[in-house]
Amino acid sequence: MSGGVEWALHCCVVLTSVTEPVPAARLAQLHAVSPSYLAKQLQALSRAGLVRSVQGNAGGYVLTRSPELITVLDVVEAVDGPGPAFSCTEIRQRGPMAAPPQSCTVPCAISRAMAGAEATWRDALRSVSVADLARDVESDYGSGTLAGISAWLGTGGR
Amino acid sequence: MSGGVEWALHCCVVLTSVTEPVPAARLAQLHAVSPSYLAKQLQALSRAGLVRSVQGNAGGYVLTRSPELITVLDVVEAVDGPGPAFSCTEIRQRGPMAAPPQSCTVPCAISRAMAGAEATWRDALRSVSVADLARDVESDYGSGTLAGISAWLGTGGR
DNA sequence: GACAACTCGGACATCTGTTGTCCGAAACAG
DNA sequence: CTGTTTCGGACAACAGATGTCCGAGTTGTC
Ligand code: SF4
Ligand code: SF4
Repeated sequence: MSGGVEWALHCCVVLTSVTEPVPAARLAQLHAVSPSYLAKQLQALSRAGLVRSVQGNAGGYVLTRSPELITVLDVVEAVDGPGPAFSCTEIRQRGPMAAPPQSCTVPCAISRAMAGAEATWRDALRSVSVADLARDVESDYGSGTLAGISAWLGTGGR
Repeated sequence: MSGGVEWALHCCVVLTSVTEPVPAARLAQLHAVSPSYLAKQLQALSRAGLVRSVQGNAGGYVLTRSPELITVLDVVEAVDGPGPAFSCTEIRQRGPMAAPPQSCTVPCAISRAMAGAEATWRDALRSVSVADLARDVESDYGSGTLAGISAWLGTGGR
């Protein structure tokens, strides 16, 4: 799993509390990570249509829709790739005891089990929205946390 | 995800139908894969205690317990590593707006969501045993499939 | 009991994917 | 119109996974 998912999720949570575009460099120095690499993750989010990029002076990134409508699964798929983690090689069709091709119309038992497990994983991630995460953060660290971060982002807090 | 998990699962399913030890090389030529690499996966299974290795002439691998008691999760953890796929970097404690350490006694919302999703994934894999896979294979390709493979393994089917 | 053959086990290269970095193109503000 | 700021994709460095190899140990046989 790509470790950059954590950064992207943090950025999305932070972006819920701002209305002005925020540059990638500011977000990077907010949690002390490599600015260039975070930019790459944000580009992935932009390609997926989760955030809108505004170029030029006073530009940056903004969410395209309400945080309630952005699920964690969307972010994970955008950064880590939409393909399933377990890819079948179809080794049942190889070797001396290979299964005849006409018997391979449906995925085999192993592939089905893996696909089912990943489906539950996706459902669990889909049931959590970025707004839920923001709410939990507020309840964990106090109600002023998000507003404080927003203010720090707005002002030239260097 | 390590692609070798597929090979290991196939080997476990095949091993359900034999009572004599089977060498790694035979399993490798059964589904036409690299013998040395499959040996590595089997070593991982042996280290995890899922299969027992018998050395010397007429040696090989055998299951240590009933297939009903071996879950898919066991195989996955043995081959792919037991650690969670998503590892938290604790970036909330870095940067100018870092959360104070006394507030970080519990995992944050993001980490909790990911951990919950992985827990469901593990439960789904834990609920499927190798015996279930073998049963499904029999029902998919006919009742004689497993016996045929067992015979091919026993005889010097080259 | 000695021998020989066969097996596993871990140590050694290689290769793709992730991590990290950089500079040019485009756009907004003034 | 110009300067500055920003994004976007193209370019290296590293790591883990993939693939391979030979030695230690065991078993069966003579
Ligand atoms: S048995 Fe399942 S996992 Fe294995 S090759 Fe066939 S479809 Fe793929
Ligand atoms: S917010 Fe969660 S995922 Fe991010 S650093 Fe803190 S514990 Fe880790």
